[in-house]
Amino acid sequence: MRTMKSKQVRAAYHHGDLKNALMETALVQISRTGVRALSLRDVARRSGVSHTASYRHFSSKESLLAAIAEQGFRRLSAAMRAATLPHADDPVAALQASGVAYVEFGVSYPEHLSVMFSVQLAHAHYPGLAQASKEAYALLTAIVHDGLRTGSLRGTEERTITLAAWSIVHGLTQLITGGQLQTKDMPSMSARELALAVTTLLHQGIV
Amino acid sequence: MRTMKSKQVRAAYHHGDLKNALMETALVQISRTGVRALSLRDVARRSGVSHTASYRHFSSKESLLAAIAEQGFRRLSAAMRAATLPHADDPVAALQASGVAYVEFGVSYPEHLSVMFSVQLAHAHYPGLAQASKEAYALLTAIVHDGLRTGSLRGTEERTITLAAWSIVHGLTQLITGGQLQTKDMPSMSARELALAVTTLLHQGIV
DNA sequence: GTCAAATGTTTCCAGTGGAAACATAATGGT
DNA sequence: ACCATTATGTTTCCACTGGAAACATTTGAC
Repeated sequence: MRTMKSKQVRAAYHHGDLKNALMETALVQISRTGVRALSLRDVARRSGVSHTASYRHFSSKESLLAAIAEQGFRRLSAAMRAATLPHADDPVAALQASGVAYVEFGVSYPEHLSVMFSVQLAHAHYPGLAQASKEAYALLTAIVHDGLRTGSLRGTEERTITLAAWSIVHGLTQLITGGQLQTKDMPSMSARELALAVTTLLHQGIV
Repeated sequence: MRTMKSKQVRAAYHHGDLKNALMETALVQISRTGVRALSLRDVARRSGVSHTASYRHFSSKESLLAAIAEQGFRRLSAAMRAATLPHADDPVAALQASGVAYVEFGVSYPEHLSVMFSVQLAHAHYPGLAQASKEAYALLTAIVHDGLRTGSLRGTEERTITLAAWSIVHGLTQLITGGQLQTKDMPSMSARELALAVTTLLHQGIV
């Protein structure tokens, strides 16, 4: 009984999983007030901990953001992987599915997205982040590579095609989550529908 | 002689054009330290003025950023207009030219760009900003409209095509200026070359 | 010239990120 | 079972920030 106290009863001094708690609280606050207004002290306060406690887990505010960004890239990769799984034999379908997944991820986790890209997070200083971002990119490259190999995609430059595919879904996601489409006369389409429509245009061309 | 003092000799008390001076200083600082680290006090200091002086021209730090964003959209519109001028009779060429101009603008003025989109600038609170942003979008819409009318663009949904064109150049610009391409194995192409390559793919399709 | 409006300054406040020194809890070797 | 080491949190401090309020100076319209 007595020995369980620290684990069960409030864990007075040692939180138990403060690192994750801080990240989650930060995400909640980002979704409420935006990254710009995020305050370490506020996050700590809401986690029931002194503001300097976070320095045991993150060397700075930026490094907390980097951890969130890394987590975001990991989840993005997972989402893209899951989306392409059913289309292992059809690179074109896989490419579109991963693009749709990209957009849907961004719309579902705008806080992650804003941290992933808003921050001028010197990737050099955060190797984990750099690797996670590279991994997501590698997924796309692999699909394009496959499409070119099997002849279902045309064009010569693998990297250019990858960049085009990445750009169009990235741009669409940014425009949606940035609220840029609200003020325009955009049709009331879901993110998925917009993503499908736009990627279809890239596939088929518009000229 | 005496009366010219205030205009010629340092203008001790009244700066003369503090509003623009603050904006320019802010842009310089943003390019050095990023939007996130921008400090009003620092901007004021470098402009040789007390930090509260800016409140005579901007009601808050955010409103200074909104002014910069608005200026950015104005310049973006101007750049796009200039780029499309030579192609008044060829909507397809005009569309690509405006896309390339978009990317080149972003690469040339990354500080403006970061403010224009990074900020969750509630457009509702800044009507001038909202209008400037709408105007840039209207330029693209007009070109697409023209292309559909003359039959040089195909597809049914004008807004979807516009969104695709916007997304791909916006995304590419964000990826370039965000340094996202650095860590990948991207070819050492100029922004203009990347923009040309990517927009060409959208025009011709990749399937 | 005078006087109101525009523009800039001084002073103040609460809040912020981070460093340093201290306090407490968990753990592993004896 | 003990105790020293190591992880984890706290307290206190600092320089800095955005902004409000009250005050000072300049300018321009009449």
